[in-house]
Amino acid sequence: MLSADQQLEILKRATVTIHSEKELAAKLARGKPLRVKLGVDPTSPDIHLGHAVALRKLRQFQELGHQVVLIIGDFTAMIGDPSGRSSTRPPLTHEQVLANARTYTEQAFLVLERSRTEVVFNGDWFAKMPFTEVLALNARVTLQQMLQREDFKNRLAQGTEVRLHEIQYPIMQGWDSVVVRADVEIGGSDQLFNILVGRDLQKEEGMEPQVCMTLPLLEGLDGVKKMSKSLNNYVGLSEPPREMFGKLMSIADALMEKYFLLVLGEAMPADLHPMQAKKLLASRCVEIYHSAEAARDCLEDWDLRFSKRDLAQAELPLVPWTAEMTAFDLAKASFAQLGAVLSGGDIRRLLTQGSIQLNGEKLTDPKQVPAWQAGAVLKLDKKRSVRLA
RNA sequence: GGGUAGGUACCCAAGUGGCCAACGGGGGCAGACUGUAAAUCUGCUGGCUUUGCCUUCAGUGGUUCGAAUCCACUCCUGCCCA
Repeated sequence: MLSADQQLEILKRATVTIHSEKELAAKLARGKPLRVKLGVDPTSPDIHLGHAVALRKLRQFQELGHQVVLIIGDFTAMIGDPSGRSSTRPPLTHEQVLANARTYTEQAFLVLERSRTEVVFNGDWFAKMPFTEVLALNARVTLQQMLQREDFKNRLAQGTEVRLHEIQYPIMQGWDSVVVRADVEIGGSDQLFNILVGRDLQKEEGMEPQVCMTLPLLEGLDGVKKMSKSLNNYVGLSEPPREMFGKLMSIADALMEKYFLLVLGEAMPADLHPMQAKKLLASRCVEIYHSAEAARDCLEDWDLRFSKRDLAQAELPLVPWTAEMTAFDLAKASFAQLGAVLSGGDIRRLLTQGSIQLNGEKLTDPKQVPAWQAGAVLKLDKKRSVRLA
């Protein structure tokens, strides 16, 4: 085991705040494995690179010999964390949440070590909590404290609703820390408030308060907002390699440095052409979540399709056709083949605007019946193409 | 409980009897330019068997030749008072 100082040095990397470093040093100095908590709300079935930032930090703790406590917020997910939200979340049923939780933990183990991970569900204690205890818990926190939060303050100022159950969220997350006796809790920088509530509750319970460690938030593919499923700007850990690769290639240059640091845990190589750097980023990421082989394949495929623009050689999904199909018919069939649900209007729009191309020729008239040929390449949009069977 | 302002497409928001599938912005998609990046310019953005038809403006019912727009009731939200 490394010394406390050495550990601290490693753990401090790529964090936003640590409350406090002194406390963390003291805990590490005892030489006993720490219980490091991360709460996740399974509001969607997939874990993405944004979640992975925290998971990677946990992995770092594990490699230093510490114990991870992964709290599945099956109960809190039904409330929805109000952090960073400008409106109330739509409620999820417990069945949905449990189904999500299964794929969630599965994917979390792409990063975490199973043997040093304890998985618990907070419904185990909250579902059984009597109302008297709920009230007692609420009595410890003031409304003023809760309303200090930016999210609530903004919503109040704007006259949008804040429902009472939402202000319970930080209290519940804090109580989780008490129940699992967390030594450290980590989360995104938007979790600061929630994690600090945990410290207060632990202190009141006569426990040593947890260290609060926050990590930078990873912006999504749009480069502006936090990566999230609901904004559809995410890269899922279990996405097929080529999809993962393609999504990473579409991020803005300015974002690369952060992605290198948070997704790969490396510094971005200094004097690489941005295009090369991005390819490296995408390859390394595919390598981590799939394999080196998959990464090579993606890179090759990418070069073939886009750098050399040689769709003819690329490996593409095959689409059955008949000679009398119109451009519209075949485009529709192709999208269907790829499992994409587009309305006729969308397809018509893609056609008339020149997105759909047969061997590089724009098919702008939906009703035309081109001379289809086996092996011909039909480009559908920026990312998708098919080959006639 | 009383008063008052509201509920329009993915989001914000205009429209207050026919010219409304509904101005404008954001977001999204596509084309040009590129490094499938960013920026910029242009176009599109309810559905369909698309020169036309169908379903939309919280819900239900009504007035009218004709309603997102008028009336009644219902549901929901903000604000003020209690």
